[in-house]
Amino acid sequence: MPELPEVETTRRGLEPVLVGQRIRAAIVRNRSLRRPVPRQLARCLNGSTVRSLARRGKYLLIDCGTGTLIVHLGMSGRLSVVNGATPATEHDHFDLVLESGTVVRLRDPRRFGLVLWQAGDPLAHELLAEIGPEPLSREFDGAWLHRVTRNRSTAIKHVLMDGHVVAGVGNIYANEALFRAGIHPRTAARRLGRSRCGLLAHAIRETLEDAIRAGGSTLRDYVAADGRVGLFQDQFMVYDRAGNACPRCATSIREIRQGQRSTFFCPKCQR
DNA sequence: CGCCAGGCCTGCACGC
DNA sequence: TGCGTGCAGGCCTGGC
Repeated sequence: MPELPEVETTRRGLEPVLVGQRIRAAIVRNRSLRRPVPRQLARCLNGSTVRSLARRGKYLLIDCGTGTLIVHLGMSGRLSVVNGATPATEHDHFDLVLESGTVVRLRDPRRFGLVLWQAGDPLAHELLAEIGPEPLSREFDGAWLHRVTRNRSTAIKHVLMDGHVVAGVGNIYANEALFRAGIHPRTAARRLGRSRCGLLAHAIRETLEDAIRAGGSTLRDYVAADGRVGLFQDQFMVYDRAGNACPRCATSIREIRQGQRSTFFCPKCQR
């Protein structure tokens, strides 16, 4: 489900609920996520106060003073704010119970998500240490994209989905950004010159900013922490629009497979 | 029934 | 020998 805009929307929704709140308990109902949820989690969290809520790529970082709770939503994960009396249903694997009685609940049917604990610097965690620059930061620009693609013959779409190149871009936003930049998804990354790398970096940033403004994209199960659905799917130019008219030139949008993932593009606008 | 889905790690065969 | 690369597979459930 969630790519950077959905995780960022979740972060913004949870921030006012969590920051400054004491944690009364952590309830783990099912520890078999992509990695086992640590056994000592309740002990780590108990009595600590949430200091801040940050995001790195698709990871949420909940700073609890004594350490950081790292949450990843995988494909089908969702964090929502519920009343303490709300009964947990199937796939509600994890609860953060606040002193006020409010509960932040993780639901994840497919269990590709993660709940981890990092005592020290969360960015030093092995899963986060090698992630590329944040696409909305100044660090990420055409020059960076140009530099890291020089000896990569892989298709550019594949490269954009590589978290070591840029953080947080998944299948939807890779497709949408390539359309905005007018670049064919199968273009060998090393064949993009400086100016097209600049265009692409700009397109990635704009696409993500627009999506965040729309509250992310809701395909089936994504909702923000407050239960609101995202609206960016109504602005998709190419994603999941095979056979429909390109919004720019009316040519029929095509769908191909790249590394077991669906790619959508306009054969006329993207070269 | 088979196939597909927003992620991402691992392992393998291959070519330079 | 050692790499980057391009795949396939695995982890899961649910919907069509």
